[in-house]
This record gives sequence, C-alpha cells and structure tokens, in this order.
Amino acid sequence: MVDFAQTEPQPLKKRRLGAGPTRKVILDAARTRFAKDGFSRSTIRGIAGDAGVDASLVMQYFGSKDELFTAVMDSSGPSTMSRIAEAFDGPAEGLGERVTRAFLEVWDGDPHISEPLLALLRAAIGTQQATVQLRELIQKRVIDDLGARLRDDPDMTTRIELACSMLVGVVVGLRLVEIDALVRQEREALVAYVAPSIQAVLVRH
Amino acid sequence: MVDFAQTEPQPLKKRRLGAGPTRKVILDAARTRFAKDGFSRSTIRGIAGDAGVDASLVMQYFGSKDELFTAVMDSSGPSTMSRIAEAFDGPAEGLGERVTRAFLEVWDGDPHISEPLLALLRAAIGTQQATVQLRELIQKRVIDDLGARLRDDPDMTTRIELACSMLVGVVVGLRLVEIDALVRQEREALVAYVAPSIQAVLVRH
DNA sequence: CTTTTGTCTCAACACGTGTTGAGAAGATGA
DNA sequence: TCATCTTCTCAACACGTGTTGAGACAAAAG
Repeated sequence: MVDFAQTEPQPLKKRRLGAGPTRKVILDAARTRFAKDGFSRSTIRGIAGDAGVDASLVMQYFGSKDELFTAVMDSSGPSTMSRIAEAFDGPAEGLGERVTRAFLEVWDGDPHISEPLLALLRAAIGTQQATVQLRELIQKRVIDDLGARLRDDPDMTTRIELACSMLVGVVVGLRLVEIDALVRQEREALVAYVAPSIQAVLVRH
Repeated sequence: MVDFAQTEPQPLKKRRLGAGPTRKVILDAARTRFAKDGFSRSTIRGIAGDAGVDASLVMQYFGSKDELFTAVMDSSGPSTMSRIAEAFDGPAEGLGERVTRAFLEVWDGDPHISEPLLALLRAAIGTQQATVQLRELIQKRVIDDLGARLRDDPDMTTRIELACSMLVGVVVGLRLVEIDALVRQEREALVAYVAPSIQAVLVRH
C-alpha cells in the first residue's frame, strides 16, 4: 500500500496547478472583476463565468476567494508603489509635479498595475477590513521607503500622508466616481491643475 | 362588508409604524452600522441586534434594507451639503481655508450628519452602484448650488471638483483608513495643513 | 370580560454564496 | 491496451442573507 520508493517531498495541502494558460485567464478576469465591483460584490461564479470556466476550477487553482485576491494583488509587482516613493526624491522645486505625475501614472496607467490597486482601494474603503492592508501598502511601501530621508520629522510625515490622501481623492474622483470634468481632462492637464496644490501641502511656505 | 362611512384616506401598501421610540433606536443603530461597515456588509440582523429588537421588526418599520438606507440618508437634512457650497462665497483670499473648514466640519463633526455621509461614501466607492447617488449628491448639491456663480466656467468647475475630490481624499484618510498622522491632528491643525493646498487648486495662480 | 389595535418575536422560506468531493475527457507514458 | 496524471465540470453541502407570515403579549376601547 504505502510506497516508500517514490518519496513525495512536499505533500502540500492543496495541489497548486498552473501549467496551462487558464490560470492567467482566471487571474485577469479576477483582476478586472475586483477592480470593478470590489471584493465582496465580486463572486467566484462571476469571475469563473468571465474566464469561461467552472467555479470550482477557480477554487482548485487558488485555494479560496481570499487567496485569489492576494494572488491578484501579488500579480502587480511590489515595485510599482516604490516608483511613487522615488518621485519624492530630488529638489524641492517641481516636487509636487513629480509626485502628482507619478501618482497618476501608477493609478491611471496600465490596467495590470492600476486595476489591482483600484480593487484594493475599493476593498479597503468598502469594508474597513482590508483597511489594514491598504494602510500597510501605503505606509510601508511609500512612507518606509521615504523613511531614510525624513527620519524623525513628524511634520513632513503628516504632509506626505496628506498629499497621498489628496491624490487618492483625485484618483477616487477620476477612476471610481468617474466625475465628468476629471475624466475629460488629459493627464498632463490634470497634473497642471493638481501639482501646485500638492506642492503647497508638501513644502512649507 | 365595504365601509363607506369611515373613509380610510390612504390605504398604504405597508403599515408604517413609528409612534414609539423604537424607530429612532433602529435608525441610530443603522446609521452607525452603515457608516462602519458600508451597505453590503451591514446586515439587517446585525442592525436589529444593535437596536435590541428582532430583525423582522426592522422590516416592518422600514419596508426593505434599501428603504432603511435611504431613511438613514434622509435623516440628515438636505441642508448639510449646502453649507459647503456657501463656503465658496466671499472673497478669494481665505477661500481655501473656508472651504476646508466647512468640509471638515461636515464630514468630521456631529455623527448624525457625518455618519450617513461616510456610509454613502463607503457604499459609493465600494460598489460603483451608489456611485450615481454620490455623484448626484456632490454635483447637484454642491456644484448646482454654485451654478449661479460660475455659469459657463468649465475651468472653475474642474477646479471645484478637484478641490472636493482632494478633500474627500483627506476625509477618506481621516475617517475611513484612519491614518495615524491625520487622526492625531486637531481640526484646526489639519485646516492649516490643507487650506493652502485647496487655495492653490481653486484660484488661478 | 371581550375585542381591537399596536408592538414585537418566532420560525421558516427562497436565494446566493464559498466551498467540496466525485467523476468525465483527454493526453502521456509503459 | 492499460494505467496515470492533468485539466476541468457536475452536483451538492453548509451557511448567511433579505424577506415573510403567523402568532404572542400588552394596553386601550367597547
């Protein structure tokens, strides 16, 4: 009965499949669905339907709905947010413009990058459960990346968090609420509008 | 069988109770719950439990979960948002400060006013379903109240919507994500931080 | 006392959800 | 051909949801 010859090294709890292209199809469908409907409103059956497969197959590829969500999150490299942090580098003049442009490029650019962030934003705001996750994402990847430069400067920390909050507000109006006057604008026009404002909150007058 | 003498003027579909204090207790519980968990995560049973009554009683007082939600919304007078619109009146100097202070007073003040707005914000951002409701709330009650003053000025409209978006972002960080550095601040300190930024986006340089 | 009316609870239904286990279809290797 | 492995579907379970109807309980009215 028991086979000692062929030692199975890791009898993992769940068989993790992923050879064929189906895994990526499901992941793409999940990313779009999560970004559009948020976490709780998205259903496994709906995602599976979009991907053209059965719901249980999604469960076999990823173990649960939560793991599918984190898989979508991990599919966007962890380096995307650090690009924002880098924008804080450099001279004080043009700081607001660099940060604003970096923010809009990340949150309004390639769907593979922006959609997971929108999904996380929806989930975080919608339920106060993923709030911790969003807080960690923003604080650890943005603030901590900046930690070396503003060590023990609570005033600057507050200013940076305010700037990020305000830019998230712009993203909410642009991508989630889809306010006409904002959607109509070109990105550089938005930068021109917003950059002086971010500059004002970032640098002491 | 048919009684013509005692004319019942309105045989409403559902008996609308509301004499005792229970209706208000349920309404308060619903307001808090909606603000904390959003619409979809809030359950009738949970609200009823907080109010100390049975779930079906909630259904008898209000006809459905949606009607309960709109009842909570209506419980905050429609005049709360117009207070923000009024802040746009007056001279250009100090405009950012007035608007910022009005915004924070409404969204961070009396829970009877702020909690329904937070609930609506959660619902709108969480699901893109109540997005229309939020868009109408902001656009009709803020923009349209300002319509007389900025008739045919798309540039100013864009600036106002951006200012509102950024201030909503601050509210999100302050009340929903609850970022430490923001929660710790006094309201006037926040106004001092944010007001120059709002001023910058509202008035042409 | 009996009846009615208002207030409230109990038990249940119908539905959608995440999740699971059994098994079919097809390719691969012995 | 037989066995095996991967990929995928079908049917079902367990649970929580909004919602409903019947009835308990008390107070007021007749």
